[in-house]
Amino acid sequence: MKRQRYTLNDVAEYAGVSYQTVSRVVNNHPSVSPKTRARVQKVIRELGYHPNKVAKSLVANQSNTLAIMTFGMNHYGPTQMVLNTERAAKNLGYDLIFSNINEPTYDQIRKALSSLIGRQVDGILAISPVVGITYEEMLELCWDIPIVQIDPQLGLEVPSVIVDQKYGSRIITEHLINLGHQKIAEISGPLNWFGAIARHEQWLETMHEAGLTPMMSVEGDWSANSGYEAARKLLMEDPGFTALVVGNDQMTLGAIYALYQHNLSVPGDVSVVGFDDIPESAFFSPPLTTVKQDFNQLGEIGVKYLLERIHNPDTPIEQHVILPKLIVRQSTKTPSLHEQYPVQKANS
Amino acid sequence: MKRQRYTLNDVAEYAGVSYQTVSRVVNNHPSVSPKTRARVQKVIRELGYHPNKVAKSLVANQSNTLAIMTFGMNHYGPTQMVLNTERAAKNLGYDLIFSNINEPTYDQIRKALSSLIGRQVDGILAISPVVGITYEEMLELCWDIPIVQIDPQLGLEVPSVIVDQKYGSRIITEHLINLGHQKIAEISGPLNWFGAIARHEQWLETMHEAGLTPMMSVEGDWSANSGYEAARKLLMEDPGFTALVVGNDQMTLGAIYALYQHNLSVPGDVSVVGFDDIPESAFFSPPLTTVKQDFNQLGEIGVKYLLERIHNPDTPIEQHVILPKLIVRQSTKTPSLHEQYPVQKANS
DNA sequence: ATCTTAAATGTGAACGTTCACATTAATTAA
DNA sequence: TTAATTAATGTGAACGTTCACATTTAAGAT
Repeated sequence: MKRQRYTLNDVAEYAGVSYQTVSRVVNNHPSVSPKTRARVQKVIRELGYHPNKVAKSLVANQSNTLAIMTFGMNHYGPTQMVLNTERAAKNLGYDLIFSNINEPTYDQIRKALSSLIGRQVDGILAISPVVGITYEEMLELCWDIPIVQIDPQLGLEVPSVIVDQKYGSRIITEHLINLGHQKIAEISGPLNWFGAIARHEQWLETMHEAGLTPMMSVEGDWSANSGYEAARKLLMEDPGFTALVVGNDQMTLGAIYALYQHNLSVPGDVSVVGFDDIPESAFFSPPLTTVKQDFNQLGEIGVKYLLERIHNPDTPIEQHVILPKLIVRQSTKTPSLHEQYPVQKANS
Repeated sequence: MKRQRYTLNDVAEYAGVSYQTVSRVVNNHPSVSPKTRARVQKVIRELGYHPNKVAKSLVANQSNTLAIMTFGMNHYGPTQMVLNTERAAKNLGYDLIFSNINEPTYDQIRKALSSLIGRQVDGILAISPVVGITYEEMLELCWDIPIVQIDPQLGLEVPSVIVDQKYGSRIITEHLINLGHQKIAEISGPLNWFGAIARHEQWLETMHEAGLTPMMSVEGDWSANSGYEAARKLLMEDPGFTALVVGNDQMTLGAIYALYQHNLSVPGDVSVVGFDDIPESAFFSPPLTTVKQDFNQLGEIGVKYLLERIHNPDTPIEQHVILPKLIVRQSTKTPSLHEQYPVQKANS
């Protein structure tokens, strides 16, 4: 059953040539006669020879491997990013090592990077939206491997691709304000994520700019369940809001459910907006007004930039920034006249 | 800026020992004196030496790398599987190469496997729920690399871990029947997926066993949007159903939305059930009755079984089967009395 | 036919490890 | 003290490639 693994030498022997000639055939080197090439290719096919990339990596001192590092894949973005990165990498002849960090501690990150370095990966794409390690520390750990970060802090001098979260937060908040909302509450993402911080702060700022006082803000963990809990808390502790800005679409689902449990309709009593535009959000009840982040574009630009930095270490360090887009659907409308709806107790 | 990469020899030189001694320190070999060990470790730390796993792989003829192969990650299961597999692999000292197949054609699969073989991966986990290549072909392509398939066809003599989809389909259909439903329609998954086929066929069978004639079945592609389109088609071409079994939770979302557009309430007019139990489905409107598949368990067993097969090629070939579980929430109820609701035209 | 040039093929070394063995140093037993 | 044993360290070869040459063969120019 267990078949043998053949080498250049095996093929060479069968074909009656030297290993170097076989190597040349494998790598499409021009200077090999058509006759020899054909003979060697035949043997390769018959034997089922697969060039050993490990050996190749060793001598070439590069592995044709990229790594993608994520910090949790519970939400839509990272998953999409991994998928896009894999496709882009594969098209360019790179394989992708996937490494997920559960706890974004210095030590876990160090361990993961150490493993990747040992594997001689040619570059690292870090979806690193989490506070917990500075870029300098990251760089120190990365040794000499090029790294591009996705969605780190905006404004940092770091090779990165980033969605302008502040812009997104501004347009969605302004959308609500323009509709006539004044009492706006928030369910934010976990505030150790750069994106969540940016959205939260910009929400505050946009409110102030409009001369409005922000209502309560509760922190969620991106999950629908946390959105549900957060909305219940809001309803208990600071009710009366006519609009709710939520850190992502999934939390929105939980929040809307909590609202329904309180006999509040969306958007009748409360307008709700999300973030991400996951494919499902168009089919929520009601279809969700949200901010679309183009993860395809994010992934593509990320890989392209990383490869540039791999092939030319002098590629300038910059932040490619991508603008999100407002998607208006049916979860928002002008606030109803009886703005002050009856406050209800949560049915625990 | 560009730092040097150190080798065993470099460390050896700095520490004044031979490379073999350094190797022993790195691999925690017992026979090295505490004094030497300390000195070497100090140099390793100071130099920031990382053992080159590529070189190690070459001589050891194994790479400590596993690969996971997916066929689209648009739905929840595969994503979870990748995540679980990565964690399990990392804990056991393996890295994970992620390879996604867009078009499940023989050629694409061949190419992807060829690349993995060249990389000397130690084992492959294939989430291969798609028709398009037989196990024998797969095995032929895999050369001598152990492979474990996730969710292939039930009943095949193939090393695999599998959810008993027929069982799941049976319990959820029976749940509806026991509730009193007789007119049950279906939105299936794409029928080139083994899981989708199994669920579809079992739905048919369970209906017949109960002496019921199945209503129309429309094929979706797992997306919420396809669920929406499918439900509209059902409503146009074969209305009157009081219950709808849907191939996964995401399509359910679209279907419910289509139902609402027709002024049909869930579960008032139509009961709806899904498949998967994604974390969001508890917060749908209404919370979804569905069949839970334990992807964590699937991943864990898969990796464990694969590793067994790697370390002992004589590990018996078997199908580990996992039973899904009925989760009853609020999208199902006994059919209302006026079973025949007014048939409406789709708006558009 | 002979010399020159280009094309085709072959050889030795290297990449950074580990393995199997050889050697040296330190310890114990007589 | 000396031989016998164990612990600690070192050496050469190998893993399967590619690179930089060296060599051979074929083709063209005189």
